Amino acid sequence: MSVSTENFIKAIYLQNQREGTDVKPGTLAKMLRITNAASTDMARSLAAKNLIVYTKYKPLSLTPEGQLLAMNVLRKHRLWETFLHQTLQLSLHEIHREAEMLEHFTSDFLSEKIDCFLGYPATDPHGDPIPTADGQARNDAQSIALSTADAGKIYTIVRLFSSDADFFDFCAANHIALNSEIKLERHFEHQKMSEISIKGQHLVLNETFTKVIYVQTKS
Amino acid sequence: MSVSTENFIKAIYLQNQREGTDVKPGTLAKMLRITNAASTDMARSLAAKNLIVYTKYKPLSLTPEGQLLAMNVLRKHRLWETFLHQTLQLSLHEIHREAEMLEHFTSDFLSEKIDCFLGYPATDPHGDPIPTADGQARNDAQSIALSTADAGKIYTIVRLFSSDADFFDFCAANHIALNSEIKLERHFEHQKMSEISIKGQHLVLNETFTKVIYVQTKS
DNA sequence: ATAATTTTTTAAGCTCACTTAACTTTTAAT
DNA sequence: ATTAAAAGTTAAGTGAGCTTAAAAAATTAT
Repeated sequence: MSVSTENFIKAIYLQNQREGTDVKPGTLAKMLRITNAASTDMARSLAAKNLIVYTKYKPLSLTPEGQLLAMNVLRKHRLWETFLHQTLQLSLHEIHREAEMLEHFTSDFLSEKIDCFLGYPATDPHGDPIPTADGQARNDAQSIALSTADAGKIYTIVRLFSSDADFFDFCAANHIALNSEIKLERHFEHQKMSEISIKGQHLVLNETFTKVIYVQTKS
Repeated sequence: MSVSTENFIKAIYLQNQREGTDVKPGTLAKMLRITNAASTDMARSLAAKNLIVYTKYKPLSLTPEGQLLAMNVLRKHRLWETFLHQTLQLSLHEIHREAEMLEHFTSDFLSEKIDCFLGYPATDPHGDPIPTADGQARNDAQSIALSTADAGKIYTIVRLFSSDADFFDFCAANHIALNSEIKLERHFEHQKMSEISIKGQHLVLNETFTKVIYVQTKS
């Protein structure tokens, strides 16, 4: 599969995960920095290849074949991120950019070797689950997005589900990191903003951020 | 630069190295498994980009810019080969295939990290010199191709300058490996074939093979 | 030196992954 | 419910990197 195809399929999967919401060509166009026209075109052509289900003006979804492809690309991406971070000491800021390229040019054979070398990790350095070689998503059942968490409770950060450099810059500047303790002080209005405290510091986060910070109740 | 461009430039460089001879579109077409027409087309377009010097019906050569690009791609290729072999335990058979893909999608930043991790090696697992970050070829002055070596003398194998899987299979099956001792028994006829002995075994090699086995006089 | 063969080049055409521009459908606002 | 705005779609066109087929030049064989 081509780079464009893999990225399109991956974007559908990720968007479905991050927001529960419908995915339409426009959303993907923004994610992939192409025009709506190109996105619609791609949707039609991938539907013809039986990778996605697509009817004009309706939301897109992955077929089982598309899902498998998404898992395979995401597996390679996350294995590379883990590898680049653990072995080559690249920072959390740097790994995404490199993995974004390498994921498309890594054979199944090589990804197996990397997986083996790393000792079959379950998650990457952002806490994102690494799909298995047979295409299973390996979902973390007990973690929830901060946006859906309860005000007043204390949680542990288990996942930073983003690929936005600005978000990671913000995290680095504000002690938001995996395994850190975080208190959700309160949600404002219709959950559009939330106040948290971390390492004694109080912060107000917008919805975009609270949707990608995944937490678990302290056990 | 695109994958096609990088491969074209790399092929010119490698062909110049392996045979001292002229490189014309047909040679590159065979190496890259494209038609002569496509090769000629590519030559014209890369000349327009000032990467190669090209006049109709004449041999091609690299400009300084083209040379730099070749060094950069080759550097990444050989760093990956070294890394895949040393760190991920891929065999000499497997590393070329993977490096051939990864070389085109590796930032200068990442290749630096790999180089550092490996301790700035001078050669890859085939004995091929790894160009420096500033684009120097790092040539091994004292090694020569077996085809130009003296009959009756004993040498040490220092480089297997090939990317042909069949050649490496042959090497593996006949104890031809880096640092092995090899005796050049004699050249037949117009140097088209040569007899060697290695680990007590006598073999006759064709010119293609003797041109890619590089040796040094035992010191 | 001439002819036969091989190599190189040109021309026309294809697919992929885009673009812009015009148009249609859906969604949101009043 | 109607209308304005936003989103989605279609159509036409582009450039890269190929292909096949035909023509031109260079090489080789006699």
